[in-house]
Amino acid sequence: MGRLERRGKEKDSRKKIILKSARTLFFEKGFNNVTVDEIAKSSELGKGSIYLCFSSKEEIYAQILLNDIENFNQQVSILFNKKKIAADLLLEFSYIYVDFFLNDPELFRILMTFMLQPAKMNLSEKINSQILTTNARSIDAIGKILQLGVASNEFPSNINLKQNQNAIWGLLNGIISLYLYFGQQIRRREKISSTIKLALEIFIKGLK
Amino acid sequence: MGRLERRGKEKDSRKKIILKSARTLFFEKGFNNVTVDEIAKSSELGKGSIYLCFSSKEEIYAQILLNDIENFNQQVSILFNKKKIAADLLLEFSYIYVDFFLNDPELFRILMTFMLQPAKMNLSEKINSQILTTNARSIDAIGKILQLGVASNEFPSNINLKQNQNAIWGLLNGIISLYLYFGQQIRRREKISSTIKLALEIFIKGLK
DNA sequence: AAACAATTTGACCACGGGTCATATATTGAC
DNA sequence: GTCAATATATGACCCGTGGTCAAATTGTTT
Repeated sequence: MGRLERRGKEKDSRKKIILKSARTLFFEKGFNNVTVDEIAKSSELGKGSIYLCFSSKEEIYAQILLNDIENFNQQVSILFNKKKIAADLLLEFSYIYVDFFLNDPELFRILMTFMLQPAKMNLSEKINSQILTTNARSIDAIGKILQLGVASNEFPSNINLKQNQNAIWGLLNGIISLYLYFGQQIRRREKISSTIKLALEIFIKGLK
Repeated sequence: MGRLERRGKEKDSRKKIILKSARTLFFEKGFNNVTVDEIAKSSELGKGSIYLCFSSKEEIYAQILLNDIENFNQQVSILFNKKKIAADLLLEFSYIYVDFFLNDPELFRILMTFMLQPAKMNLSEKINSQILTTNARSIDAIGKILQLGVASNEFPSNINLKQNQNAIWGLLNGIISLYLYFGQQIRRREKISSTIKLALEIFIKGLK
């Protein structure tokens, strides 16, 4: 292993350490209540070293978000091997989605914050476009399911794929947001799941 | 007019001045990019005086948000005088909603931020519950429309009002969020409107 | 006009993200 | 092994900003 190569690996592994510590802290206390000093302490590094790997606090979270969305896409890709009708695939997609974010509501908050404040977070162009692309892939999965439904004559062939996929993704996010605000913590998961199930079934019925 | 009464009025009018200046600034530059010093300058007051009327920067925006939601509810209440079928009322509701927020996307951002960060903003209990109540009223308007639809046999009588109202509200917010992120500024309003129209029509069809 | 009370203010504080001069570690030549 | 040169790590420091409060200003009463 050449010198530069080893350096690269060391840097990568340090990145992983930082991401892991940061993830735990963000999860416990929320993005705003975690300081970079804390992340440094918890990673057993000096504060300055954090900035050798990441250009800002936001960038750390962005990287966590990116990894998680990639992970989500991975889980979703398995869906397509199942031989199910499109309607059921949509429901399964939504279960994965809800599970994913209810295990870490802070992740959902950050995703939404990104969506709402496109230009405001000081991210490098690279990670910004990576998140955009990766996120788009997860939205497109809905489009793919719809396409399957059209191909199998489950849905009419004249539906607008793009708009419907966006509508469904919006539906999921909107319902989750709503219950994060109003719902009691205790029955949140249940309420979100049942409302999304109801809404998707109605939507699918309307689509047919 | 008694002394105390006059004091009260002066304080109220000062609040209005602050809210007006702040609104302009927030609209121009976004919540995070406006400083309390700026608000004070623009209101021709000392910084300390701001804190005689409001307990935090967040509280200023919360008050703006509250006023605007009340204003929205006012506009919505007019809907109910129109003699239209429930499906059309839902569409009209959505038009008002979209218009409302597209005129000031920053308002939408803050509403969503509130929804996502319930405990995090340092608001007084009073304004917090006021926003909750007022916001709930605007969501309940959807429930009322659904009820009208049930009463007139437009919708079946066994639909779950609460869950459907939440689903529809979620749908609106989710779609708006999505296009704030992905869409080009230029065709945003058009895209949001058409996607919401499409989605609502499908949803209504499914509901019937 | 003097004493007192109410109100307004901006200098000041604390906190946290980000920087950079300095300290430490690594490499390589001899 | 040692020393210089280079690469890397660090935390004291900087600066912007939300929020505070002692002092100044304004208003009131006698």
